[in-house]
Amino acid sequence: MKQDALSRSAEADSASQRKGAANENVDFGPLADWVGFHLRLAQTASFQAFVEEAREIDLSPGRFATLMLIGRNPGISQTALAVANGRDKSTLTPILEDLERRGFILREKLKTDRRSYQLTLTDAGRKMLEQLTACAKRHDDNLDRIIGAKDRAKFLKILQKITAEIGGEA
Amino acid sequence: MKQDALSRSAEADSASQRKGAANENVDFGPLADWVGFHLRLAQTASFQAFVEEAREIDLSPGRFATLMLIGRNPGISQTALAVANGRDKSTLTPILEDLERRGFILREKLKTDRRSYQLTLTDAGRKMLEQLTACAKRHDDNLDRIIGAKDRAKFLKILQKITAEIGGEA
DNA sequence: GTAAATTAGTTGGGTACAAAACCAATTTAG
DNA sequence: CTAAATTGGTTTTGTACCCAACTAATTTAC
Repeated sequence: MKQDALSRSAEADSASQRKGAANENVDFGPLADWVGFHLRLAQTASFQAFVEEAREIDLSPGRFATLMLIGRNPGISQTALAVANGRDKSTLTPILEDLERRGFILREKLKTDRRSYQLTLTDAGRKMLEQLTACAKRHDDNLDRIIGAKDRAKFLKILQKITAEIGGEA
Repeated sequence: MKQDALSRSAEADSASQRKGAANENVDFGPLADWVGFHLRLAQTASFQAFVEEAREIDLSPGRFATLMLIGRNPGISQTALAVANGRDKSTLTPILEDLERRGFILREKLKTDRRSYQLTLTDAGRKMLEQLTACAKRHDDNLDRIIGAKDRAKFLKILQKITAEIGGEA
């Protein structure tokens, strides 16, 4: 029981209603209508659920997108990976170190430009990616069920639009 | 023009693309269609934009929801606040310390239960909340413009549904 | 050809967060 | 009433992240 307290507030009820107990009675004010706030809550909840889903696998969910992107784009550089991933390149440094140490990826210096690494998956990496993909599929099916098939595409489109446009212009 | 690469994923002849290949050519594979991934990207982008919007104000955006919730629920306890906020109570400890030190909130021990604090805004806190509210309004208007007025309610509803249901059953 | 600018990646400093262990006040069992 | 359980909050530990400063390799300017 971590923050599923979020979802079921009635569970811990018993008699704890007294003062400022549950969020049932909390007034969210304008927050209740603000997209940014709910975007954060939904992202956090979804992330937590994925962690749960992937608990048996010994690889944190943050690694998943990284592994997938390397698998799909063999030879990609760390910088390109960081951009695609929406993270700072410095964030990837320790992650890639770890993935390499554990034998999931290879980092080879390019002959033609000895600054860059060329990232590729090892066989173990491909195997791990498969497991993670299965996990992610279950997780995403879950989300689909919640969102509903008919709204899914629209929802996704809006998320992408936000990502692309929110910082883009003035 | 940061990650509009997100939108197109299919043109993936990239592996051969030499090093400097930007994200334009990156193949996102199944990632391109997974809600969780885009939820993360959108949340990150939206958060970044809010930071930008609130740069002139000397209070980090994470404090905003906290301040709002206290303002709307005077006397709320730290635990209730944490739940409403979707954060662990331990996360709030330093935040509330900081807000108190800066004179935006009061933390008073309850007479009837000297374990709990009763949180309230000071005048300075109310003033700050007003400023932040204006910022958040601008930010949310931005999001509205991107989402489109007619899809906004639906979108919000889905976000809330995800938050409420993703961890709940299964 | 060397000096300056640019680029790929790492390091260091700092923030935000969660989980678990913990303390103190309060409630419940006996 | 005391002992145990529970509850509100804090501390400690560890992870993920960003940004700014840095190093090394490479490119551009002159």
